[in-house]
Amino acid sequence: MAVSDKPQPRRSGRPTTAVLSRGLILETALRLLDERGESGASLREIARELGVRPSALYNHIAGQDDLISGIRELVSDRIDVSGFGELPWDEAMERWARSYRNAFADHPPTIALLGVLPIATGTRTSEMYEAVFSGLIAAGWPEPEVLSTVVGVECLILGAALDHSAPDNMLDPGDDPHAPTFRAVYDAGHAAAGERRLTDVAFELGLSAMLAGLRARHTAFGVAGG
Amino acid sequence: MAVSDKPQPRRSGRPTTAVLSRGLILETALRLLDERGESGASLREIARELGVRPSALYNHIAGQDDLISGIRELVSDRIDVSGFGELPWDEAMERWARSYRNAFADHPPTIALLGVLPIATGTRTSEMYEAVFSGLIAAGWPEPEVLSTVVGVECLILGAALDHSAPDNMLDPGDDPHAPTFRAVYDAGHAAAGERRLTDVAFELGLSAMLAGLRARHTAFGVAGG
DNA sequence: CCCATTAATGAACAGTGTTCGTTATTCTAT
DNA sequence: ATAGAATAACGAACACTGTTCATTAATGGG
Repeated sequence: MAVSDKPQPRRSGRPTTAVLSRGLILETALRLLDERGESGASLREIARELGVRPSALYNHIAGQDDLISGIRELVSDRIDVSGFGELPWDEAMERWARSYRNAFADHPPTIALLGVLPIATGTRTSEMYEAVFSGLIAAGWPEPEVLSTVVGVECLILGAALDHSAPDNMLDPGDDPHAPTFRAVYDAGHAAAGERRLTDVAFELGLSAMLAGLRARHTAFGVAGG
Repeated sequence: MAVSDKPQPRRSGRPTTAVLSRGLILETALRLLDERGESGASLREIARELGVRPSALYNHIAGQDDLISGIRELVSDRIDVSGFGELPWDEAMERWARSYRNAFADHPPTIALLGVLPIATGTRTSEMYEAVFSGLIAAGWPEPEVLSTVVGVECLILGAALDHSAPDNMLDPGDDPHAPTFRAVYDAGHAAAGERRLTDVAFELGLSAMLAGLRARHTAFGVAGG
């Protein structure tokens, strides 16, 4: 459906109308990632989906690393920083954290790659940090502490995104006779979650706890927040 | 050094004295992971290090998934739950969280696999949860809330472990003219960290904020903690 | 109109996890 | 004690991966 599967193969040489573009490759990769999971987005799979040989991709992307960082930018686009500047810092941060987590929770394979690849300058990711940092500075947070505060919250966010991709029953203790409390706590926790997924409940609880802690820290500076 | 590199190759057929064992394979894999990074622990690399053909490994492990979950158990062994039962719940949790994060921060490639593989019953991991849950219940935490609370803290821990494996300068905004606040906050944050790595400072800040929030929540239950 | 540039093919390479048949040794019954 | 099953190694092969390179053909600028 993405591309018409022409039975006759394309012959060598530059085609009359371009088949590929960087954007098309990235979007296809992200879609395959979502549809088929981590292993479904190999260069050969992307090429096949686009009706093209793998080597053709190299005319538009530098390699796998470039592909991945491109995908990350695509995902980062959906992070909402609109709260900073129009809401109190803690509410803005809450909105940012939720959208951040949701964006990556929808694309689990990209999460682990956030940590290792340096961010390129002039990208959406760079814009996001600029907005978040500016908002906190404006709200009276001391400059030396802003970076580690944001990174700390980001740890929770990424861990939660990772957790979101785990199966719901991952922690199920089974009928291990050596783990009675484990069993009871597991059942009570899931019962309390009701309709909601436990990973969502846990993220909300962790986020509200961390924000409560940060609020206490913020007021301790004796500044009127914005 | 781990194995004597005999120049003469072993001939076919079962060797007189066993060369391999599951434990030896797992420990070698973890060591290579630490020494050479993620890519250094392929089955072929492990086999070469042990002076053996890759296919020989399959007599002791079921495949790569089995290898990985074995490594995870090895790493989980280093998590310290000794605080629960002998310290106040929040101090025990702090000790647990630190050792948890450090154990996996030392072995980055295993972090992403925590989320997806279900834990086997009767393992060290199962024992860990039993200890943590029992400690919190004994301290007066309401049973329905323990599970999501622990999972929430775990999100922070795993995110921080992931972050620990990133290069220090990952967030460096470069000389992007559109990100002046980003630049200033980045510099001030690193200056404030001094000798310590920023990822360590951020984790400690996030952990203390979350624990502060949890303490407030705990006392709100009106129970005397243990 | 020529020519450098671009964008495709297709073959090849080194690497991966994994399976299978073969061989030799050890363990377990009879 | 000896026959046979189970075990644990090798070595060849398979399907897959990312990547490079020579080749071919169409585009676009001077």
